[in-house]
Amino acid sequence: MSERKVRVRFAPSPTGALHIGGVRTALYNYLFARQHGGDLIFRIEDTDSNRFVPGAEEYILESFKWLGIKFDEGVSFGGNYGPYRQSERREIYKKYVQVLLDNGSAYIAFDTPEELNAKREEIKNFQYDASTRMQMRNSLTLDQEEVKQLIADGKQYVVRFKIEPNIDVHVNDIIRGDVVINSSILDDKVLFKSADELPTYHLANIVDDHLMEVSHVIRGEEWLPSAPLHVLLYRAFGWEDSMPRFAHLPLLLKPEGNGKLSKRDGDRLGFPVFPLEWHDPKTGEVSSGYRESGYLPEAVINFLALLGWNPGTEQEILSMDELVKLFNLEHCSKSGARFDYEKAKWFNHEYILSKDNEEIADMFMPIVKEHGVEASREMVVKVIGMMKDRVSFIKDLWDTCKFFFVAPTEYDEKTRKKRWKEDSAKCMAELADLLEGLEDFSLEHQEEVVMKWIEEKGYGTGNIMNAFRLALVGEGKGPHMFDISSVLGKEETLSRMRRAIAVLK
RNA sequence: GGCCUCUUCGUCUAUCGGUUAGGACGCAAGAUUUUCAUUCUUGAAAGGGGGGUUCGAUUCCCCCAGAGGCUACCA
Repeated sequence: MSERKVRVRFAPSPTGALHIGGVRTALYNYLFARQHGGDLIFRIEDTDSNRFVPGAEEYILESFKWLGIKFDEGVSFGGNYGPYRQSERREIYKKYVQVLLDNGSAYIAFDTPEELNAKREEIKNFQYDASTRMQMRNSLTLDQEEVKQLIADGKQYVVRFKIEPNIDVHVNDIIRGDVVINSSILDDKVLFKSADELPTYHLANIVDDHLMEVSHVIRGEEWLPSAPLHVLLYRAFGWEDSMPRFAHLPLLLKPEGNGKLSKRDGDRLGFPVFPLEWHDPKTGEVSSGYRESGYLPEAVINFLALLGWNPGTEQEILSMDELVKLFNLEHCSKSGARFDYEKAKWFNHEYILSKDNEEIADMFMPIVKEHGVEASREMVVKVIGMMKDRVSFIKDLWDTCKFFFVAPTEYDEKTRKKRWKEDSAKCMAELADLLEGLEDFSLEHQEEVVMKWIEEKGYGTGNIMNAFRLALVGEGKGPHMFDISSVLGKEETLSRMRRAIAVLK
């Protein structure tokens, strides 16, 4: 369409933790910007002073840093279109509100919240619009002198958008095509409040997108109903020619039941809905985060990218670079996507598999230490090499691998019954003696010597290995026995065997 | 209530009028294995309903139903 530079924005309001749906919106904006060599802007929409939550802005920034979503300009990133925090743009909005007032697209209204509530109770489905505004207290019904006097007296007022009735407003959405809404169903939206001298979302949004030369507005579907209002605002300002293109994304739905994904679902179903752990400063409530739950950022990105978009091929594991190459708005689906936690886990598993052992060791070493174990990095790397395909999360590595670091203190009863035979103690004693005599405790050498011994004695591989396993692990699980014993080393292996022989008899 | 959007396996999705409706997660079975897990193979599993248009509809149109969203001096 237009030849102009791609400029998109992610513009959260700092009212709390960043919802995972918001993360996806930001991701799509990022991918779109990167792919087109455009800019991604980070704007803070804090026009509702009542809902401001301290720490939210920092939280959002940290989330994106963790996820690898980078901004080109905006709050904390700089740029030539600032300030990027709406609360710092008061004077700009005032100027543009005046433009609308002057050209007759807006008017001043003095109705108090109480009066409006009374109206709503009096008339069912009351709407402040062309059909009712002449019954209200505003600059259209009051005479000019009175309006001036009320303002001079410090009376609080709002500026409302004067919507002409019965106009079919077309929104050409990249994902949904032509959406038409008749202006009569729209109300005269409040654009500006004198109380805090701040605009509402709609006005600030349009002014900022225009001034910041935003080319595409990629946002959640919850904004679709107000898109016609936005079109009308661009029109009222005379900016329709440079109006951004819209793309309304499908919503993220609850894994089960009805409605869109909410914070509560996470708590209820036991999975995070926030990228990072969030401590609500008002309620003191703590909500879990993907990062703290052991997710790799690459996995979160990959999983989220595929919730509402697909590359058109059967490839599902996609790096950020691949996503940048392949992403397009045309392949976005229109229907809401139910959040599938099992699939998210699978992605994480895949990314753990694809990471090299050294990198996982970096993440796992602190966990080992937390459990009071001093293990060499070399050993940890070896353990990870043989165990990482068994877990979905780094933190699960401890439970599945702890026997490498801590000798069993008790033996699983079921396994003992099934695997520890009459002659097991005798065989293990023999095996211990055999192993003790080995100079070379390498995996290969142990295997060679022991398998030969088993064959000569006619003990049966299964019998020996299962008892051996119970002695070293305490349960009937884990990788191959010589993998375990060689990592454990001769001393530890023998000590575990001798204890098992004494305890299990 | 009004308005807008959406509707393919349980879930995420492919299909842009003609396919045995494909893939992935999950699930089940089998194989391999010194245990467990991994891995591999196989399987079950879908076009909301009703009308059209068409030689032919999952695909286009209409109606209904269902789902989701919006309906604030919140974003």
